[in-house]
Amino acid sequence: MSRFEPSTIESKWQTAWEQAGTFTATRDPAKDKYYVLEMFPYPSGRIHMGHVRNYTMGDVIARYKMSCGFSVLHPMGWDAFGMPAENAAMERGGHPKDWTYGNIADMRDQMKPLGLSIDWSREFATCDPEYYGQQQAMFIDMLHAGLVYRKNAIVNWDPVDMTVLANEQVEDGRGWRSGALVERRELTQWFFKISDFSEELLSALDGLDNWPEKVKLMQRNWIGKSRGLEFAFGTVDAPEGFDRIEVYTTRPDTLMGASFVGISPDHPLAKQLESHDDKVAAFCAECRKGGTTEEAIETAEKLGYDTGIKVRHPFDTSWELPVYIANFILMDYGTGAIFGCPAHDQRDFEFATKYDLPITPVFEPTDGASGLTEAFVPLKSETVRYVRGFAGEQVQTGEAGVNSAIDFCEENGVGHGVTKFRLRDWGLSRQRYWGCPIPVVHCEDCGVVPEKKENLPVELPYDNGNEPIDFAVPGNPLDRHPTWRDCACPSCGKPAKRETDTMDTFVDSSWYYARFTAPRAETPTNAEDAEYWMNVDQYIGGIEHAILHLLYSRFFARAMQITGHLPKKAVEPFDALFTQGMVTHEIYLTRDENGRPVYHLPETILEYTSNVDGKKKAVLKLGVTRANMDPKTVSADVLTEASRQGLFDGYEVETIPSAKMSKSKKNVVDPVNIIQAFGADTARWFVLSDSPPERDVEWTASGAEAAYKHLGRVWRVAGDIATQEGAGKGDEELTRTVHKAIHDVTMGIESFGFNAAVAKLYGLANAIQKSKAGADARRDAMKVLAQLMSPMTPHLSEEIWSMLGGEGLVIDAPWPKADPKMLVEDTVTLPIQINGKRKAEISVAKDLPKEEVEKLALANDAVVKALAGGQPKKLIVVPGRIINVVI
RNA sequence: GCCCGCGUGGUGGAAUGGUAGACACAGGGGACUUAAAAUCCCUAGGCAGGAAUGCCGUGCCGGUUCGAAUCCGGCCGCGGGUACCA
Repeated sequence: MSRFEPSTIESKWQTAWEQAGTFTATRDPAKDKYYVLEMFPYPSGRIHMGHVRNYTMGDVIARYKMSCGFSVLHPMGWDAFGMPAENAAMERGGHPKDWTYGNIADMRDQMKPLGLSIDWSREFATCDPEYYGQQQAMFIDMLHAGLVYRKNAIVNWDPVDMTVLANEQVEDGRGWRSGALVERRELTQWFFKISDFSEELLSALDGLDNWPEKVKLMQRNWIGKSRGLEFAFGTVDAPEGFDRIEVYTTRPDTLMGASFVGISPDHPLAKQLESHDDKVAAFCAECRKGGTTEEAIETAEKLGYDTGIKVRHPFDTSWELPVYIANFILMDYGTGAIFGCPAHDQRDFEFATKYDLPITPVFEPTDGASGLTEAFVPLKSETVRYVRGFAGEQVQTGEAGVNSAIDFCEENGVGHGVTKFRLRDWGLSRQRYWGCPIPVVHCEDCGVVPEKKENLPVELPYDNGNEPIDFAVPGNPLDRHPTWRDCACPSCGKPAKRETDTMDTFVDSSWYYARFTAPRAETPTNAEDAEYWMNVDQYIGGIEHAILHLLYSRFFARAMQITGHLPKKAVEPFDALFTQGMVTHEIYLTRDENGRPVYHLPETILEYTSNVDGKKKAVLKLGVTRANMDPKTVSADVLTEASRQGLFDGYEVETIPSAKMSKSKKNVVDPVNIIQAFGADTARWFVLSDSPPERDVEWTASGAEAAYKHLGRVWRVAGDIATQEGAGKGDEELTRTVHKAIHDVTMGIESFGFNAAVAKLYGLANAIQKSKAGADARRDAMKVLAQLMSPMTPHLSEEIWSMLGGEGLVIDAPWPKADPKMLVEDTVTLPIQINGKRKAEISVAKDLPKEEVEKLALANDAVVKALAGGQPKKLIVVPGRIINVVI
């Protein structure tokens, strides 16, 4: 008998599927459809184990649904715009377009050997003009529908490179290339009006029954609906035009504990003061240092500046509060102004302590007074005693206190109750080259005018005339392109300038699922195809997309419905969501001359040395010694890295604990080596077998070989069975095992319990191998095993299926059904617990009455011994499960 | 900082209120072999014990329950997100 050779059988069956057109999705009205989608990858150039895991999971579902008779759509494409392409051009020269399409070709070549059931005829990249042109058309429709507008927004500004930085490019408040202290700067930017949909996006979460609760909870918190009071303080000694300061508070019940008013450094009053007062200007400049992230703002030291302006308390005009400019107040949320109640807010407490402001409790715990070493911040649902309340009962919950405070204030003409959302509008402008151009034109006479649809796509220029675009110069090359910006105004025809901002890449990924239903259509979507294929029945992706990508997609589907590009039923585009865990890996780094980290690929790590000073260390194996820099034996990337850093074999590197695999940290593992050594089925089997799919998995190289051995064993056992002939005595035990496996594996696949399903498949394979049943029974069992394994190890399964005389392709064979009669056991083993600890077990008929079970239990030796002649306090019998004797 | 998760043998993990450690990996022992590889069989949470068995045990502390890895509260550690990484 020949050896198990994955490379031979895998290419054979991939060809067979291709020739049969097995994975071509067709709109077949006679069949129910099933749309499986995995989040499409960014074309970094190399697939990694995370991709293998993600796409294998989707493939299991797709193949299983095909076997169940569905018309399946399982497409693949590329999230191809984004910063890494520009960074590559900056570092190594070349063009983002060439880099991206080259990477796509490489990654496609790496993915195809996996044998995924993908309809490659639908493939596209978001950087294809055919794709982003349709996106521009929708943008124009959305602009007309009032879903897009312009306003000022704050960006990270690198004052040395004179360019806008992404949050990722700000490290410890400094620009990643220049090292300059980053400032916050205002620019006019394009926005989607997602905030108009806050209520809708929130309430519609309740209908997403097949989404993980944690994702819905994260989105609820992100949207952040709150009810509060908006009112104005009258000012004293304020500049003209500022006789009132509007504030918003979610805790109006603490109004009698107010001790200061805080305004954002971007508040109109702060700006007014700044323009006349150097000290204020200096303070505001200080506040604007650092990055724009919420994290940077929230964790920065809380700073305040006393403006000298006072406000009058609305309930007591003789009570005056100071007005501070404070760095932690966001202009984007509420009114950009708050009142602080230090007794019941930890941040305000620290602020008041720092600036020596009064701390006046408004309420206390019902079981005694709280000390004032920190703010007393109970849950709103908790009952407290108000000592400085002004509305409602003295003892009430915080929530009741808030509601009565709002009612009281409205009745007394102090402000009004309002509902606000934390969700901000979606800023889509990017001052970058490698993105979808925003299709508008700036005309001196007509203002901002959308491009005519017949002029779409507004294509990115490849070069500056004949000169290559220089990406090494900071800033957006579109801004300094000699001719691209120049155009005719679509409205009046006079010379005008194109918008040079491109779109956030989240726009690209907010509708690709819809485009896959008709990827070559001359319009963004095709109504019939969208009607048939939408919604995505199963969407699979990483938990890191729980908020932004998934929320933006939900918004975009609504915007597409309003502009006529999607049917009403598709406003929630993803019926079911599964968030797989990430593949993580340790990170290896050395430091450059400035102490900045330089990361290294795991494949360049030779071994661990022992822990030194509590820090784990590893050494490099670059295949490079100082003497040997032979380009024939060392890959170009490694050589470049090695020579740039002066690294060589044995060089010691720092290791830091596992984190999400990311290209920038270089903690990525290359699956290509594994596929070459063991075959795709082994890689697929391995990524499914070892971890629950929703959990992160730390990649370790060991284990792939074990998967390979097991598949070889299955292949061998199948081969043995294929050569045997003649009926034997059917073995009921084997048949029962087979039906139990059908049931368990089917349930496992349906519930994303792939690792548990794999364990059951190990069990079935072991049972078949050890069974003494006749050849025919074992052949039938092995054919079922091939079917059950086929979503996971499709090539091996086809081979076995054909070896054993199965009809046609295993992928076309109907999924086996478990006979319910075969799943029922006649007798059950009941553990007997004494005081909750297992002490014995008895075997009883399945339907034995409870009283009989009790008798048997009490007659059990261990129970008799433990009772020592006494009576049990309690006897619990859970039929079919357990007996517990309480003594 | 804030929001959301996760934490079980040497390792990956199973069990989602009912026998903790299924199924594997690495390990140990054995069979086959001149030998090795491959394959097959046995063993395996910790401690004590020759064994039967007993005690301990799911990050830590406390609670609910006849019964908790599982539910609740508090803490510790790690990870994801934090609106310009995708």
